[in-house]
Amino acid sequence: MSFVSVEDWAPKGVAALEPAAMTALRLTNQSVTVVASAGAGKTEFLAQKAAYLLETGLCPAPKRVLAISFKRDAAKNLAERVHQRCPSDMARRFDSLTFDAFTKSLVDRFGAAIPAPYTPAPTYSIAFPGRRDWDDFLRVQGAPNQSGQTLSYHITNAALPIDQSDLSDGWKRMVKAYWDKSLRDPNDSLLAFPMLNRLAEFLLRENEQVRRALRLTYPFIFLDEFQDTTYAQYQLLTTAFLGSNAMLTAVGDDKQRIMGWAGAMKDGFERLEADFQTTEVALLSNWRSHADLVAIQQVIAHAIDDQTPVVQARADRTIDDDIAAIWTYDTADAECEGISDWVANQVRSGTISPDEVAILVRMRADDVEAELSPIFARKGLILRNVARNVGEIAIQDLLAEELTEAVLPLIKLGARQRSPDDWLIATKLQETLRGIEPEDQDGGASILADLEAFVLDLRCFMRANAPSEACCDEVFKKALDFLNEKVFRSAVSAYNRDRDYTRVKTGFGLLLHESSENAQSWDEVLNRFEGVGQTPLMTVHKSKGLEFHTMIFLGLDSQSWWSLKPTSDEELKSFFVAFTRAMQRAFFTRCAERGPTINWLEEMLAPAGVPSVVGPE
DNA sequence: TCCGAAAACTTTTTT
DNA sequence: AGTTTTCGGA
Repeated sequence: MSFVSVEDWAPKGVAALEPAAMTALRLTNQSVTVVASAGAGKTEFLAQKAAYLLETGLCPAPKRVLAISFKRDAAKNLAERVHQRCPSDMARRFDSLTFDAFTKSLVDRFGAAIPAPYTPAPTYSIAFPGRRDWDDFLRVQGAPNQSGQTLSYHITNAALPIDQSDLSDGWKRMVKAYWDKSLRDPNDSLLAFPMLNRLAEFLLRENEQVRRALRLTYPFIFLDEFQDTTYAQYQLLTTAFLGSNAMLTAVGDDKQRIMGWAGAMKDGFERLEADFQTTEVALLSNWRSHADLVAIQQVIAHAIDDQTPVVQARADRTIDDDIAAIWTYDTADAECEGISDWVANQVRSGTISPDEVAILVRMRADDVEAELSPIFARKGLILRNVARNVGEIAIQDLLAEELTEAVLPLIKLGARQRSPDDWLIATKLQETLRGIEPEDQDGGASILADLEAFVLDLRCFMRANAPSEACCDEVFKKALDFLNEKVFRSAVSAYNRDRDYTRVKTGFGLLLHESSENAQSWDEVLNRFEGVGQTPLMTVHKSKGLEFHTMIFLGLDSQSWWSLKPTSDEELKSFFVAFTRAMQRAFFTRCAERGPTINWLEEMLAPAGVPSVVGPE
């Protein structure tokens, strides 16, 4: 295997990385925190650094790079980008996992080495306890007046083993009882992810061999969205890697820390610097937004942190009209009418398509959907509440599910004449399911023959039958039969339990039904299923990491926004996250009916070029 | 069944 | 903080 020398290595697939990114990339003999503000090219930076480590031999086989993200799609995107940026035999040594997948893999591989009585049964299942479950447990324990939320907090934060000598503490006793209950019966052992985290931490702390093996495997650790790391996750990280030669690359932005209420560390970056002696490098480009938007972003960024460095805008402005404003209406009705009229006009004039503008809200997206959706419909627009449940799964989660990624390409092949991407996806999946290597000629030929036969049959059916609920069911069934449901389910570990699989399958069927309502063609059904041409609606939290041509934040008023605790600065950070989703334009709406204007915010934004106007135009 | 008080809830990820 | 749900007593 030939390596590229450190001096000769250059980024691939992009023109260049900014100097700060190159600096952070070449820091490989110490840990580094990379402050990456909105649109700084975080994923690209991490992918390039992975390529650098693998291609130069700084991370030689069999050593690997471990990347930890929070969300599945973030982990997946990063892995995909690394595969685009370096040879596949090297990209295979890049492990991109979510925090939970990482802890679960440790427990699953080395669970037997966890000291009693915390050794988990190999047959345990994952639990997703809700409020009710915690409360019920407390009631059974004879403590009906205690808060289940507090119990969940204590379980998440109590390191194992639970101190037996100190069971006079009521909460410790409850935590111990919960562990006992969860581990006692090997045939009915249910563990929640925070518990797997504690088990993994205990394992690494107690077992030197496992710890050493982990450290030998991973000399380089990437931490994505580090500002969202919880205290328990950080503890696992220090047990695993503090005092080793592992070099950390933590990427994040404190100005986008809006998960404090969910346990994100307040002082994460400081702790990391103290524990791992990290050097801080700030990325100084914004590839998402144009200069006029970035100038306004800087004003907000400065209000959050007055040490914020100046960021250079790298995107071009393509809009001549207003790019930022606060729109004021008298009533909530007028607000909804105004927004939908504006979007309809934009679409009619050909400025943007409906799916390029996103509606963001602070909370209760379902309520806003109920209010706004009918008005959108009257103007010929479709609002897509991405968090809305179809059955027991949210639309946006359903679209990222393995089932959807396997079935949808098959249905597309039936509905559309040319679809080489879908063909490739379907072929690759068959290779995986059948255990056939890409080089295997005979295997490849049989896949080709089967896939051609399937597509021919499906096309026949879809041409002969207009979209209807019954036909959707039939098409879905044909696709599942082709996949071989049994084989497919055993290939996806998350689908082992009936309940988990049914949740996804039912959701898919429901969204397909919905999409077929009054649809003129199968192509239209598929577009509706995927949200093509629909205006997305979501909370600010859900919008994290996404970007939109135009962003409209609905409800910038004291009632829906600033009513939360004024003690924390997370409101301003939420506002910053919303604003920085916009590539070209960011608008905020409010109405007098819902509460008074937020003076200090308007006073801060007005000089930056965000006027308060009475509705658009 | 009704009324007023108290409590819950808002923002979310995860195989 | 403000709105909605639940609960207990009558």
